[in-house]
Amino acid sequence: MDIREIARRARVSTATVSRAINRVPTVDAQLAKRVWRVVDKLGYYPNTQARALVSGRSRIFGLVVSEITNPFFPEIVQTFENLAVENNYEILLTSTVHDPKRMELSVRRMIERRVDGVAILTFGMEDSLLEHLRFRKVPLVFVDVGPDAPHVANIRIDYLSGIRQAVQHLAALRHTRIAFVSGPLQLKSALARKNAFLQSMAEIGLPANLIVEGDHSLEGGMGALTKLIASNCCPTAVLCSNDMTAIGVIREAYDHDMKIPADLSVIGFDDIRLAQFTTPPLTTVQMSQTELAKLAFRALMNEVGKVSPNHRMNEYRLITSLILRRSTELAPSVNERKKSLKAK
Amino acid sequence: MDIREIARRARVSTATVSRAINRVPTVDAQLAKRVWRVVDKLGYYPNTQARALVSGRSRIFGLVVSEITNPFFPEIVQTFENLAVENNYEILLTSTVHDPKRMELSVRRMIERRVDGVAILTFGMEDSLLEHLRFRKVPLVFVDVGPDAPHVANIRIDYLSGIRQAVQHLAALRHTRIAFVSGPLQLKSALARKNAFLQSMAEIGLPANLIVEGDHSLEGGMGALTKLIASNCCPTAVLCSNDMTAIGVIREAYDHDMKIPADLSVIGFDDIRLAQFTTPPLTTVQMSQTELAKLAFRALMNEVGKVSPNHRMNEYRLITSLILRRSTELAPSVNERKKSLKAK
DNA sequence: ATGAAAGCGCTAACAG
DNA sequence: CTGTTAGCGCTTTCAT
Repeated sequence: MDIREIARRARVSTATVSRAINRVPTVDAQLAKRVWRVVDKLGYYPNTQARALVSGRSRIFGLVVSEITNPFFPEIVQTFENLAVENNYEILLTSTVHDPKRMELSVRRMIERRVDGVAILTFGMEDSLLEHLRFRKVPLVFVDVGPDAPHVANIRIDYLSGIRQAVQHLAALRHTRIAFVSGPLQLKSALARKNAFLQSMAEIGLPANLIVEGDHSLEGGMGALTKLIASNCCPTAVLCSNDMTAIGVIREAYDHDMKIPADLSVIGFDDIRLAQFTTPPLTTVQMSQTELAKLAFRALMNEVGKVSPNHRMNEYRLITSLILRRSTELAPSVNERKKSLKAK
Repeated sequence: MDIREIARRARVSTATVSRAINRVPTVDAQLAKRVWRVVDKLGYYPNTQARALVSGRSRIFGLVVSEITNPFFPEIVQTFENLAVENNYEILLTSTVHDPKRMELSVRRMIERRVDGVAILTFGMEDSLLEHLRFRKVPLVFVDVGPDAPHVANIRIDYLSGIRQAVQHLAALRHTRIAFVSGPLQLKSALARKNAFLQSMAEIGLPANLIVEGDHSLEGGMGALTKLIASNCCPTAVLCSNDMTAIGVIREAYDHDMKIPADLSVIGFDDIRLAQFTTPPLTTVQMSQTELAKLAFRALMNEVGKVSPNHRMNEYRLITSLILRRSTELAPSVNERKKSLKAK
């Protein structure tokens, strides 16, 4: 069943069917109605492939993530899909699973399907691969790491705002021995978080000497706390480079019979959904995944509709900010003093 | 840049280019080499839309899930994608988000993009919608609920095997007051789990009188335990219809100062990734998401390659089985007796 | 306002 | 073994 069949049955030309379906206003209301009746009766759905072929636009956006199973991404994918549906787009989701072969395939798949734009939300893509996309003038949107070039937009994350809030929150609770568990430091995003921590501590004159490198995984968080405990300069609070790390810290603390937050305050980063469900619920720096997805989608839409490549306003900004939950409390010493005060 | 450009530069016809690219064996090795050289030099990628148009096969499989943010699904999506990549397929992921409008759109999107098959892993799709797909003879694969029809495959989950193991495990640990927190009972999959529990309890002559209806959410699990505690016939163990429920139970127990597993043994169902990361790690009935994804993909591939619609062997079976972790222990009374014995 | 016809990039029959 | 050509289903000039 194709457009010709509809045309025949509605006794009009295929051009008219096409116009009716695409709601071209100049088409006669009578005819349009006739066409639609047939379309509905036969349950006709236009062939998107054919449309794409002639129009040169696939109405597909690529979305590259590290792994869908990383809890950071599902929310993003969902939001992206919601927006796609609203705008009559589909999304071509590829995950790199940290495998260079898959990254290459990812790019290849994008090009073969002729996507109208790609959001790259994974860290550490080879520049040479992206060259293929840039060469074809495929609109691109990055997080943090994008080059300053035509057709590419960038979402800049303001790590400092949220991390500063976190540090000051801890300081206000009288914590002075505040540790930081970083992510893998070759990641720009992990490095930026660490630097934000350093700066925030410096601003309020606290020493930032309890720093452990983690790997953004739960296991990494567990290992980090172990190291911290072994080092014997026990922190009373620990700020983590992401939520999974924080969850690992909480888990390890549990195994050491340390109470969170009574014995140790913990703050995460990202605010993945799961952070609400830990015991206790995790205080964390939110980097809104839905906001990020929205910005990415908007950036792509903007670029697609563009006529002249007026190269500006392709920088977007995402603020981070502290979400207070239950994993932070007054520093232990202060807390005990307060309690004994009450006891009297 | 298109196939003609390649043809021109390699001084052959487009047909030869097409053959070379598709590795048709009859093409002369010399020419093929010449073609590939040009292809590689220009970075030419065939246009999938055009291919799909002429071949009638889109090389896209639809994948319908409830919500990507439901922790049950990411693993499935990832496995499905891995298989898709291996087989030169793409996946069109749609989520219904429990919204009838979105379900309808989901089907429409599948048809418009002319998918070669659809895996429906969401519960409670309108039959009338699926009619559209069946009408077009789009191969379909369901979990549990599929009709017995041509082009339709079904993955039957053997809920009993795993749930029986769970019940017997609990019984072996001397639990007698075993509660069950069900899912929403209008869901076939939830009902099946409850029935499996009933049967398993009956088999070993234990009364199954502590049953609460939950909703497969963390909050539901919390509420369920609250009810159970209020009911005053405190269970020593609780089996949950899914892992999120179990996590809610654990959380609620924590708030009541009940220790898991010392005071209460908890078993989940599904074995989502998260189950390994709760405190304590959750003993649960595994319904392997990767296995499920593999079966679904294979079912679709099978149907696609099929010539005659030989209507048989489109039933697949998925076994469930108990994974022991740390959330179960001897029933409290027995446990204490054992401890005091040791003390002597 | 409507229709005829060209053509999007590719594959597959058919001819040579 | 290779080339010529028709056509996949649709949109879009260009006439009318």
